[in-house]
Amino acid sequence: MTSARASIGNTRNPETHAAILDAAEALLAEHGYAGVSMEAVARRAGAGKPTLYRWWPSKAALLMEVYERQKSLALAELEPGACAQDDLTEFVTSMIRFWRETPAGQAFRSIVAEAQAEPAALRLLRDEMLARGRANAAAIIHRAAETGEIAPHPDAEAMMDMIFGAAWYRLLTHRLRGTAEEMPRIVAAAFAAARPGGPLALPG
Amino acid sequence: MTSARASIGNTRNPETHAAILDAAEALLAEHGYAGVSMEAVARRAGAGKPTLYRWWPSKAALLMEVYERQKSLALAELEPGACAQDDLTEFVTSMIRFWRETPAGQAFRSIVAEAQAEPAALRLLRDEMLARGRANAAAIIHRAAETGEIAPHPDAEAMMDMIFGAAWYRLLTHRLRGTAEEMPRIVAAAFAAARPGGPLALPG
DNA sequence: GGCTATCTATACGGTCCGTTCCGTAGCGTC
DNA sequence: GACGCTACGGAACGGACCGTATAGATAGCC
Repeated sequence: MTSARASIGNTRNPETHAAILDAAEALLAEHGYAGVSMEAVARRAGAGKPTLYRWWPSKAALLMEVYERQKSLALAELEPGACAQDDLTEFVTSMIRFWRETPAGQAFRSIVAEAQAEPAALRLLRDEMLARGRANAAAIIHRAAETGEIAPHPDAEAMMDMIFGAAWYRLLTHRLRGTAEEMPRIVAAAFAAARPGGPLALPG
Repeated sequence: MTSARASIGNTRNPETHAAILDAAEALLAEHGYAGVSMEAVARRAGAGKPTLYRWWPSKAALLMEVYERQKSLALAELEPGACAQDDLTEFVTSMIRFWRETPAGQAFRSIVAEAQAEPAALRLLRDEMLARGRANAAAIIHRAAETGEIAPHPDAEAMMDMIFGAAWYRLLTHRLRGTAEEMPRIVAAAFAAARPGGPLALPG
């Protein structure tokens, strides 16, 4: 774990980089959010605190990189299929399985918690992490509107708030079990409400 | 603020009680979650830390009492009306206005954050605070099912996850503006989906 | 060969944690 | 009126963590 790792010269040491992310991930998995301190990560990684602060300005930034690394390992890009509703269902259920089956769920919970204390973490969360997912989901919804699967002007914001909201709500209250099975009905509810004449079909 | 407050004998001093809650509330409003420490609350309240720990075993418990006190001041009990959907809409929008217009929103954000670090806080949040609101909402939904407003066996869990989830999601990402106006559509979407033949109408 | 950037290690002053002990004070009881 | 009980505030404790500063060793880059 520690194994005498030092500077390799003028360039960033990828082993140090990986060791720090590994340590953060392990602490997260073993002791949860409360177990992750910059101090503890440094200790476990056999790294110096200044090295952590050099590369990650805050705990939130570190947690976010842990999350993104997991994501790049575990989550494949989704191909658009015939039915937008199925695409969004797949998008959301695979996110939930990802939360359940990897340390990412714990990381995400921690980032949300951190965002309630640190305005910078909130901006990072909302404007960096979430923006991409929301853009993907919005694209799927707008595709559905174009093909006539739902009304031409759906309330995409409300649809996403319902769907992602339900997922967050269950993650943050530690009720993720069964959520992947529940989400298809919730996505279906959002789509049903967005059909012409439904409460999420906007005029104009 | 501090004014020489001491023991009043064998009994709990209500002034001390109030001063501590006031201090916590003020710190929450002024500096957010990060500004609330047991130490700072005690300092500001002119109280001793042992007094805090005597009455509140954790920061989460203290925050929760701040929340409940605000709630008892600001929120009236709702009378059941003719239409269950309107009742639930009113229930949820008044909760959101309460979050926006009082320090309670900040308190609630803090409790959720705390629950990601402390398992005890999570239990308190889920099994004490949320259980009541969910029971109220479930009662409204089941009333709707009995009157035929929706199908006889609605997926009440999914409906509540959608509705409360959307509210949480927007609170925790600091997007509460406009949420009270959005919620009627979301509640309507849940109810629409729970009508016979809809995706949230369960068989049996 | 000199410059530069990285890395570990250590130490610093600071805040907060949760607890302990102390002296003071008033309620309720005998 | 004396006494026990409990509440209160103050001070201090050891410990953890914060974020930063300094120093010295290493090795790539020009």
